[in-house]
Amino acid sequence: MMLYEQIYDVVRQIPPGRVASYGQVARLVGGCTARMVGYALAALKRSKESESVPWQRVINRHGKISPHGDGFGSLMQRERLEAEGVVFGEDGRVDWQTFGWLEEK
DNA sequence: CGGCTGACTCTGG
DNA sequence: TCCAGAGCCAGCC
Repeated sequence: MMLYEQIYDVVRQIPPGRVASYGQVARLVGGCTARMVGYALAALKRSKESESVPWQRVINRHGKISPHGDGFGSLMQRERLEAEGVVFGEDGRVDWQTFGWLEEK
């Protein structure tokens, strides 16, 4: 099984209304880095998997959405998360204590 | 087979 | 607190 498939599988386990960081996903997959996760998600847009993987629930370590696409994709990501109940602070950050999938430590 | 492309995280100044 | 640089690797032409 390709590494990307394993990453997608972990992302699919994130429940609605919750978010996880690239590093946490990488940790769960094991043997891969946060950057690998970012690369895998970037590859999603040119894959059919994009329809079945909740990529919007993966954000960076600072609780913010990393700029990607034309800077337009990140906006869509925020819209999707807010639709699930995730709330962004004034600085555009998410509260890990409230919306983090696994407790951030 | 060689080169190009990315949605991160950490560390030091 | 903010910014720049380094480390790093699978997929797809």
